[in-house]
Amino acid sequence: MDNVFEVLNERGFIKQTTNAEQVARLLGEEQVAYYVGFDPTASSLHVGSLVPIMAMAHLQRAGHKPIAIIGGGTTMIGDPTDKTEMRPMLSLEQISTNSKGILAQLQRYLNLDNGIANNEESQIASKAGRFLNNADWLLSVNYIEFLRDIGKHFRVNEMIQAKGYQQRLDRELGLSFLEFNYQLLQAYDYLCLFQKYACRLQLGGDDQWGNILAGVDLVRRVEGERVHAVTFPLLTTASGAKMGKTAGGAVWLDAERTSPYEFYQYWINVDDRDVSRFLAYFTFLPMDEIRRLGNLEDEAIREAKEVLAYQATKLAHGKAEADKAQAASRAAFGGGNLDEAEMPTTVITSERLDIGIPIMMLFHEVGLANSRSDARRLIQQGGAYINEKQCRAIDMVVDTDLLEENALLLRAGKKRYHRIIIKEN
RNA sequence: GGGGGCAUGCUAGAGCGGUCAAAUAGGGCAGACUGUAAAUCUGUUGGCUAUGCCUACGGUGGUUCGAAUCCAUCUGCCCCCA
Repeated sequence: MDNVFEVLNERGFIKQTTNAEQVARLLGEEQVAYYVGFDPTASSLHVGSLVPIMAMAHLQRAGHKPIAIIGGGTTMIGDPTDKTEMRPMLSLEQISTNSKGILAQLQRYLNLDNGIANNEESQIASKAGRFLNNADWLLSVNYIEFLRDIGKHFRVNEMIQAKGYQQRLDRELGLSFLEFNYQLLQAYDYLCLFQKYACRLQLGGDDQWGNILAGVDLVRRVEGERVHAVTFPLLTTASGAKMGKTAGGAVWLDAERTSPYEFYQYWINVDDRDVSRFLAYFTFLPMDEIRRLGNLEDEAIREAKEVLAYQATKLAHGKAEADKAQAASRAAFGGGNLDEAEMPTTVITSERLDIGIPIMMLFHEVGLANSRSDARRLIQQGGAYINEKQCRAIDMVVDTDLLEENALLLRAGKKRYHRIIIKEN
């Protein structure tokens, strides 16, 4: 079998490494503890985080030990990397809540058996990966000791070369001292993980390269050991947009924020040019199969998109949800039976419908329009449908006459559906 | 500590006393075309009980018949000097 490093490389996960040969040899010869940091700024990860997650999963499948770090301590400061504004500082409670959500999501992809802030000695022997919060060691740091032991290894001249900082300095955006320290803290994380868990490899987005290298250097200076770094290419879609953004905002891994159906639809709707790359990143399908799918052209490429959507949804939400999403998607767009489809649904009492609901109000209420004015526009422009019939009259009142099998199917534009079910009372 | 500048809609960015719900671009939404793709074209893009009304140009208070536009003050950000 190929070395995991080769697997990752073939799938496009590798952008930069400290030393490709050494990393490959390390991964081929021993069981390596590796880590990736995640931001606890929200209670859910979004599809952008899937690149590191999938890379971790490949490594774990190859027998290496993942360590997922929640940047609880660093988030309390804010990360300047490639951001035009400071990140908000979060409270400990928020971070802890967010961490729980993130852990649950990571566990779908990885075997991480310990909980938050739980780094008992017994678990060091555990085969599963770990989930740690860097607040555990950062919060107790003593400023003077930190400066003496860690700070002395850093040169400001070098630090400000980092791209993220450079931008902030050049563009008059300003850089707070807090944020400037981020690099030291992240480097310190690596050192701690090396000392405690023999972590020898850090992975991260390519924008983190500078920070990761700072950690590699720090370990070398303090411990005299060679540790490694691998970065992932920063994913953008073929049209140049940041990965994982859609009309409605980010595509989350949390089913509460982005339903499995919407998640599935996100993948179905990717740009043709992104399909093979995404298959390599976001599924475990063998590369031969991916190449076959990637060679499909014109309409046939939808088959590849369907595979991508199904596989990605299955990983994130499980087989049952993926099946449902697929069925719903096929129903909505392939002429299948729409009533069977799983889609956002609102229950309305028959009483209300007897009176009649103005169409603008209805579209707004179920969320297909952001306001009544928005609904008005939608209707006027011919984007509103009830039971697949276009409705252009803004003064239309929806009542029981329109019911089909005790339900209504609303549609806004081409892709957004909403079902209304009537409840007797 | 001293001096100067900036703050506008989702974003960037015009406007500098009335004709401003505010140019322009990007983004979003809708329509046409299509393959639930891309590109292109068209329309639209604060809210509402809708030919009108309300809320908006960092906060507050003034000047004025009338302010995003002028003045004062507060807050935040930036630059230069020390």
